Amino acid sequence: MKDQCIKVQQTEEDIKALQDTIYVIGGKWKLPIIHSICNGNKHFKEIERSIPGITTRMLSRSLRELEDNKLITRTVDPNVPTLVEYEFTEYAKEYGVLITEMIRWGKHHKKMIIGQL
Amino acid sequence: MKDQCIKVQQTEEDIKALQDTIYVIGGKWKLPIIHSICNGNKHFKEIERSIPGITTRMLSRSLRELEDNKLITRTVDPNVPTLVEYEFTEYAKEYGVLITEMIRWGKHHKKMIIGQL
DNA sequence: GGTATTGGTATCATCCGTGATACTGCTGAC
DNA sequence: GTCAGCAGTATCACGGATGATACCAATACC
Repeated sequence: MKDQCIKVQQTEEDIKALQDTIYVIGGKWKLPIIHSICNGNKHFKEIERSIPGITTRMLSRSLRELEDNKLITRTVDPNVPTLVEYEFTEYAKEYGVLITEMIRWGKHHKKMIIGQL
Repeated sequence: MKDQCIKVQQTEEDIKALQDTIYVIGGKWKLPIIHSICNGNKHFKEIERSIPGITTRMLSRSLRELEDNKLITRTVDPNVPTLVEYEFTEYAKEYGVLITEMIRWGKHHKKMIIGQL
């Protein structure tokens, strides 16, 4: 019976941990935002312009959530108070392994699904 | 500039792959269902009873989506047409690595966030 | 002073995922 | 025949995530 289980025997706690992980980068815009910052965009309008279809509202909300989760930092230039910089934290970079794995699986999965149709 | 990027330089295609991955196990019930089947439950009512709060509607929908994504198989017993078996595919087991990684990160993240408050 | 840019917030509308409830077709036991 | 169990489907309702639009404060340029 346990042989048919996927590798990890999951507990209730594991399920919650998984759902947390999904929550942190879930929703419609978090990943595009990560992508944008990843590509060198630092300022609010810069990021906004780089993501077609996003509204200021959703960008603002999503950035705050990413900040709450310590994946990015928000820094206001004390000299130019209308200038804000968003950057990845060192912590976010640890996330890289997982992101890589998710990308790999997603691509593999797509090929697999399409291939069988 | 690229140094501040998380490990992988993501393309638009990568973003889509990531979103696909999240979609496959996203939503409220997919993970609890995976957990349930993982623990040896095979039949609809069996799975339903093992997950507090789920409705037949959501279980039915989620199972179909998991089946569409080839993570589980649905087999009707030809002798007993009211008996259906849900099982993991070999393919789903490949997913184990990713699940493990996501659980690990989720737990680590929780500690990290709570620790800093 | 007027206009443009940055970095947002406030308010209302809409849509989609989910919940609640009822119902169906089939089988098997009594 | 009737009642219970299995494996669902159908219909309506709700709420939270998202979208649309307008607005605001601060700065900079002319």
